Amino acid sequence: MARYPHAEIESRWQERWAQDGLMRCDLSATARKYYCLMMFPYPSGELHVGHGRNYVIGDSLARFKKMEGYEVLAPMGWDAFGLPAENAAIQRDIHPAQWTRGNIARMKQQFHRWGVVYDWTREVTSCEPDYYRWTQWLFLQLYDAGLAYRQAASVNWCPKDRTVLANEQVVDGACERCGTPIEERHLEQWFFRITAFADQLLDDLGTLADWPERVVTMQRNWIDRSEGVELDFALQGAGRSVRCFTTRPDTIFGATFLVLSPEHPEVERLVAGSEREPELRDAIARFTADRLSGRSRTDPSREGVRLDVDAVNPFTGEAIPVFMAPYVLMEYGTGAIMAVPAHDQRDFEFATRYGLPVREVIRPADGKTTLPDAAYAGDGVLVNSGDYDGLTPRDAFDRLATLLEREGRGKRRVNYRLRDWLISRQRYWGAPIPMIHCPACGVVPVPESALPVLLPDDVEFRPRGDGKSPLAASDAFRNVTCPACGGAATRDTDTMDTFVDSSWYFLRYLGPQDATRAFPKELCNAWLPVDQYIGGVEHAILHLLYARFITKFLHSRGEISFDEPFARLFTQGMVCKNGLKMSKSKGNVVPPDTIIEPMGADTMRLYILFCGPPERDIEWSDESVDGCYRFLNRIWGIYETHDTMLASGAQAPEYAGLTDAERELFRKTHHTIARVLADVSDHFRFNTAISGLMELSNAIGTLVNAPADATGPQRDRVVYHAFDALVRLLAPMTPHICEELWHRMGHAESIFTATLPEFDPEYTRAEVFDLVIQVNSKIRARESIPTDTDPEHMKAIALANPRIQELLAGATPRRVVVIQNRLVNIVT
RNA sequence: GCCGGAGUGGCGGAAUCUGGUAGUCGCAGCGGACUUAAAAUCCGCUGGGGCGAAAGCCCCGUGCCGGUUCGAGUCCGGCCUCCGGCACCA
Repeated sequence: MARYPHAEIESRWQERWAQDGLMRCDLSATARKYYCLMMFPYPSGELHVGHGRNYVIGDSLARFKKMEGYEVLAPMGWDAFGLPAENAAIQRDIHPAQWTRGNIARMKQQFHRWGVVYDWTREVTSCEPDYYRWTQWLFLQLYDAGLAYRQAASVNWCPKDRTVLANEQVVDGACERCGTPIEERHLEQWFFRITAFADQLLDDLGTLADWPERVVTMQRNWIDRSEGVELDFALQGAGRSVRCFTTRPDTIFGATFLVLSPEHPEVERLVAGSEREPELRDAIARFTADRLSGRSRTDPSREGVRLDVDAVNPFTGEAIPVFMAPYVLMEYGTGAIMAVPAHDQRDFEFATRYGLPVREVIRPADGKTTLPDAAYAGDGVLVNSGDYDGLTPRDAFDRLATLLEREGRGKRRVNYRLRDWLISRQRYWGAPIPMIHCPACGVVPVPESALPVLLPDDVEFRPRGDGKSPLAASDAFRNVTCPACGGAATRDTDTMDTFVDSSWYFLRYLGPQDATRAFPKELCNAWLPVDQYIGGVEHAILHLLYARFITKFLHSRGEISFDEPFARLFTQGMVCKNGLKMSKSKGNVVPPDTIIEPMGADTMRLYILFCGPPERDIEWSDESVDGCYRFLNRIWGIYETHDTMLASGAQAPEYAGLTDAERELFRKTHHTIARVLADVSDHFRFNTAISGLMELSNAIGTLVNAPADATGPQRDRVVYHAFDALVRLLAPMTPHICEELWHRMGHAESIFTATLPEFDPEYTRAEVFDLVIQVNSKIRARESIPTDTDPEHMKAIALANPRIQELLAGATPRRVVVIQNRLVNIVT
């Protein structure tokens, strides 16, 4: 059999789809809208088949939904700012813009070659001024709402990339991107107050029913809300106090010492001028070094140093010692804790090391405490707690919190692990922060009418290493007049984190050329939330959390009517080779052309979809790709060898006149239609859908090769009916070959303007099934009987079976279980 | 440590939601047809063990242990292993 001419077919249809604007979306058709969004890529260069998975899944789904009758919006764009582009440009000694544009052109060409089709009239590119102008607008909106603020902060500094990193970009004390250990710097930085939306971001996770469980969980853990109380502990003889955050005010009678973070401001006051100053400074320096190196992250030693002051437990009135120890973090709560060694394992270990008193204040109801071997963190009732004895911790929490608030000695407080979002970057390739520093007026926003603040293209973009942005070198960029007073002023020279760019791009697709606003409100309200978002799980926290935050912010401003951006999320698994994630740096990539040249894009697509459930990681196998190519050739072969027969069979078969063999294929066709529609539409199970289509194709082969006496006058109609269903169901996955066959079967319009085939439930099941006959739950016989035989009759058939009669040997069954269309189980 | 996910043939994986024939489909392998030959293609076999000349029959088998049930890969309880996320968060 000849191989089908994939190269010619594929390039011809790719051209045609592009010309005809196959995926061009009519935004006014909102009655049956479907917004199918794939995460837009960094234009970082060549794509390999691992990248391809995201786009192949998305393209197949978009085509499928189109054939289901939806008006599909499937746009694509480029997350074009950012470090990778900039670093690559520096290496190659060309401008990042040039490098980026080259990559965009190349990647667009790749999409084209894969038959991945988008509505390119809606393309957005985040590094172009017509886009980042609105990213700057977004910044100004946040500033106006008091949610963008500037603060001197101890920040994570990557000495190699020479920039500040967000907490999220620091992994194990090192730069997420280059692995260099981070340093600490104190700089004035811009933050977005994402914590103002922490509760909403957390609570609304509950509404995201169609998000993967693990993503929801990861976000929940990341935000990590905890409710507690802040209260003051007076320092004896100092006239000052230290504020502590605790989630367990009910254990306050057991607070036998305080621990401050080494960076706590009170530590400096206590150390300065102390007799032990050299010793203490030495300890602080050591703790700081350990912290920055990551050594102290999970250090179990519980080392600490006594400070020369005592605090007063406000409830017992006792003087309690004060320590500093690195296990207390400055970034969380107040940087100081009341230690309750009896009921917190860390405090317990610390107390054990330094011989501090451990006082039980919660006793378990069953008396089975873990004390004195370990802290007891469970439930119980209060003891050793004065008037509060006998209360449950929950009740004591409420009473104490209320009392502290009434007397002004403390207040209820919710803390989050989530921190505000540091968005300043001291790099060139990003959207300039649209702010101006005026000696007279202070920080002044650039007026909206003056946007965009253009990124100058004539500056040295390599990092300077002094903590300042490359933009600081450009006087033309830097020097401006103050919009408020007209005096000489300077621009902010930092650029924004690229996650800001990608936090709102899905809105811009609705009006990508609109020069008057960031996004058209009415269209966004009609088309969003996104019906299906598809991307990698590596964005489970950062991008998805930021996009949710910005959506909630815009909703709070009345800019949009919805407050979650993505109704459904699908995270596809990684593509691995030799057990490792496919990536250029690991040298295990499969360049798409090595598949497409010899076997075509349809084969690559089919394999990507067939090789496993799309949410799971897969191991690439070159041999299995061949199998997919064979399948497509078989389908082509059916057409080639039977084209006249197919052409003559376009009339619908009449069931009554079919032979047994024909009825079997007819039913198989209806069964397959039902199965594929359910698999793809509800669950993205392309892998099982494809195996169903392979079965159908095998069944067609069986009928066309059946002996003449097994077929009747309607054979060609049955075959046509089956083949037509096969081609239409397969079209979203392998669009080129199906489009070609569709046209050869006599259709003038694109298959993607056709509908998916329909099934009749009457025919989705076989006429007969194998009745399984069990004796005591072991299969002892089978018999082929008609579907829907009534249970009594099934029982009779089973009991009459000779093999069964032999086994029963005249004994009377105790019980007979009959499951219609499945089995009979005879229990003796 | 906490949270999530997964363990099924030589391999990728079906069946798991809703308990009812474990292994769809594909890969690899073996045998056969075609061929001077090979490739390609087509047909057949392919979880393990046992009995039988054969037709066929029997036993075991979904990470481990237990439970529920006529019946468990599927449900429940307790473990083990692997992957991912978070991790001194008071």
